[in-house]
Amino acid sequence: MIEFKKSANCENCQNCNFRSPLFSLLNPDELQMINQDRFEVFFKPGEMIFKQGSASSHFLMLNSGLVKLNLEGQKDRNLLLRIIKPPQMFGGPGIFVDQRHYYSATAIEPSSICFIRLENFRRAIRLNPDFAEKFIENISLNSIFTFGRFVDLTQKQMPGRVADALLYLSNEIYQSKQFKISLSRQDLADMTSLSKESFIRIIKEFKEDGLIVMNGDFVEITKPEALKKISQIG
Amino acid sequence: MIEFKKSANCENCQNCNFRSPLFSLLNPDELQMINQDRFEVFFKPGEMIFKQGSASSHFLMLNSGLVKLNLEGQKDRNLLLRIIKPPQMFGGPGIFVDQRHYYSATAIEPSSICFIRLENFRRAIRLNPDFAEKFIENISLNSIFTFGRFVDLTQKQMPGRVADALLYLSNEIYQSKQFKISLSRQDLADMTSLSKESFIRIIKEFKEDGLIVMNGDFVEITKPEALKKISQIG
DNA sequence: ACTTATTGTTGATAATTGTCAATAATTTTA
DNA sequence: TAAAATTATTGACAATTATCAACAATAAGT
Repeated sequence: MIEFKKSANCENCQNCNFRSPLFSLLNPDELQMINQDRFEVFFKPGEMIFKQGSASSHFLMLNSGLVKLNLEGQKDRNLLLRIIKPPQMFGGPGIFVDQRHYYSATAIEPSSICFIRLENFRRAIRLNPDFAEKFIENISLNSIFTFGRFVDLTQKQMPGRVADALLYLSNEIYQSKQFKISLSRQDLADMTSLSKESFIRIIKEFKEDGLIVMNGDFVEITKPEALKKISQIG
Repeated sequence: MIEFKKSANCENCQNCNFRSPLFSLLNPDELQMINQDRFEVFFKPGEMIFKQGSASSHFLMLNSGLVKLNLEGQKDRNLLLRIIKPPQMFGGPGIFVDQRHYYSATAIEPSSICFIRLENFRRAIRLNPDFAEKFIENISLNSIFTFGRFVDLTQKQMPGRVADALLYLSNEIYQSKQFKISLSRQDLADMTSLSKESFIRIIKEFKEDGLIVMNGDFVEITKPEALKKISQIG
């Protein structure tokens, strides 16, 4: 019979190496409560963690790896909402509404994820006002982020949107001028709300203009100022 | 010297005629706390209640009237995010982040609005877990709403977006098949992320096809099923 | 290592949507 | 109430972006 280990990386939340600042507000008892029933799962790139519309029974914490969140839309169209990097939670707005998922989550790099029972998480929210406030701040920041993307995708045109995507990946996700992207061209197109072909064409222009170097998954941003300018012009 | 009345409609939150379900979770003491420093202001159509970027010192409650929220974007472009109808709060995601506004709010009908001090509101959140949970549910619903709009505006084309706007106004805001719109054509264009001219053209088609009657501000939805179909096709 | 399937790239073309300019209607101001 | 200003509507046209089809490159399976 298969024996599930609670966690390969840490035995409990109190001395967790990956712990998010959010959980630092909890006292030992509360951490113990969160730790109750908690388990860790490893995902390979491409594996879906949960699907939009399905039941949401746990609050998730990304310990390591990289995860994409996307909104499933018309037909087979898809909007890549944002990338999660550790340590970050991604419960989704359904947890306090109807316990359903409002976006899909898929690992794009080998990822370790802790599953915390919703009841335990909610109990922590009720018991600890600092934790509650920090959680509200957290979801508020997500809203603010979404507002920004909303405006960018509805108002900027192709070059501005592609520049945004590249700068986002460079500044926020990989935190380097050169990085190996773990997203397909389709993912990048979904991130900018463009067709794959249009995305590729803009990339081609950027390469021709010497703003970036990009072959395959490898990207180097050679003229970040110029890209930023394009992002601002829209 | 001008004497500000606390409120023209009610003396305190305990016996408020406009009270939102959210505040029903508070006990008399907590309501008293919320009522502390609370004041009511009347806005005329077109008057701005707060502007994106400015400091957010109060949590707002719409008692009566109608308010539009919009995201200011590129240059003078504007995205009408949603319409607030009473009784509904509209604090915005900044309250638990940096006390700044992330969208602008403007009255589109004569509106009565209560201003509740942020500190008092936050204290209520900390004291009353039911209130906190309900508040989180509230902002989560806003996120879910925004996700839907995000997908619709980035993936549907003009007729689908215009149909969405009309159905939203009919079903959610005015709750009638016929209504007098209190938004300009520019507002409606901002709501669908279209140019004013394109919006008007789609409206014209809908009129020619007998889906709606619309002259000036008066709208009647004569074939809601057909509109719904257009909305679904995108 | 070879075949097959998937993903990425390019060009040609068509569809969608915006811009500009002119005019009509409405509202505001004097 | 008339003039001025704003808002709404229409048409012609231009810009933006998607689609389709072909082919190249890479990855996956045998």
